[in-house]
Amino acid sequence: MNKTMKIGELAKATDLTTKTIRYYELHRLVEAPSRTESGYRVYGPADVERLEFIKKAKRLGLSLDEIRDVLMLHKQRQTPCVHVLALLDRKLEDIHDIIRELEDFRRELEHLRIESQVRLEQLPEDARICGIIERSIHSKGVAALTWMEGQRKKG
Amino acid sequence: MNKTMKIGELAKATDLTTKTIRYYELHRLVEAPSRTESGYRVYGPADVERLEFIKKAKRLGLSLDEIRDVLMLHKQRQTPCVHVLALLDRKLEDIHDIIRELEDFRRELEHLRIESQVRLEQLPEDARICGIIERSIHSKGVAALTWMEGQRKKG
DNA sequence: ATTGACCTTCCACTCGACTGTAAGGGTTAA
DNA sequence: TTAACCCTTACAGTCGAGTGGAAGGTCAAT
Repeated sequence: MNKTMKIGELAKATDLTTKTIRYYELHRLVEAPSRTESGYRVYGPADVERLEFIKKAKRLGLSLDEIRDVLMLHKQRQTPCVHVLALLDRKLEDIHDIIRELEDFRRELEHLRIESQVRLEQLPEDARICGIIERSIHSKGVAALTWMEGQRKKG
Repeated sequence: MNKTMKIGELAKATDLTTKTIRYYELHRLVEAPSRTESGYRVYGPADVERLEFIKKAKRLGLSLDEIRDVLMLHKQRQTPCVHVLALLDRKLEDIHDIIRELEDFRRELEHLRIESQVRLEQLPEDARICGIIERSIHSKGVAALTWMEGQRKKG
């Protein structure tokens, strides 16, 4: 009872649209699935996994091109080569840098958070309005920001 | 002797193009600078800082819209409000998540790196060729990838 | 047998973030 | 004064990552 499904069901399972899934197929991020007699695409649970992987990679800021490379690399895992190793080393470095930058930023933000809270509490009730729009609050994606320099200097 | 400069010089200093800088002005990421008699834009060192900030924020995956919000928030720092605090809290959470995901990923990659090295060394010299293209190695941007699940299972 | 939900391909459109090009004016060094 | 090289605006084009919609085929239920 290895569950198979059509594109709509896969879309629901992964919270993507059928359009997006076909787009990924066209751009070789997912392999062309087998078809029913009548030409409908047929997927299995592995496809859910693969799409979830793609979503995660996107969330971390990868382009579809990069994701395709990574997926290929994954496939080539049995026969590694110097290129693979170079690629891995580079990615490792990049990730290290990014993590450091993000941590710095988090510290800055936290500091700002506390400062702001204090200043807010000193304000009269009716002055607690500002120009920041709701949209910002609900923005999504890789919502990691730098702030950093210029914060301390001016404060 | 507070150094002023025209757009070309600013472009060189920040490793952007004049086009990009004008584009940022149009989209209100940088303020419209003062002009010379003949209409040339005149910038100061603060503009270099601001553009470097934008570059950094982009590197961490922010859209120009998000960067504009953050820049505004920065400006509003003197008069914080509940919206600012909500925004900050959200960003703080996001960053925390991203850092955790990146660290997981880094661990996975490192493991894969070691595995691959070992396997490579067991291969005869003339078999050390594979299909990974040079381009991948030189890919840039937020080059942080997920890999994660499915790695251990199949290994 | 027809309705409605689902599937197919194909082509065009959007949106963000630039990038190119045209047509012209300003500044400087030979 | 003329070339070389900067600057200006305005408008069009590109690229990635989808999204919309038309025109039609399939399938299960009524």
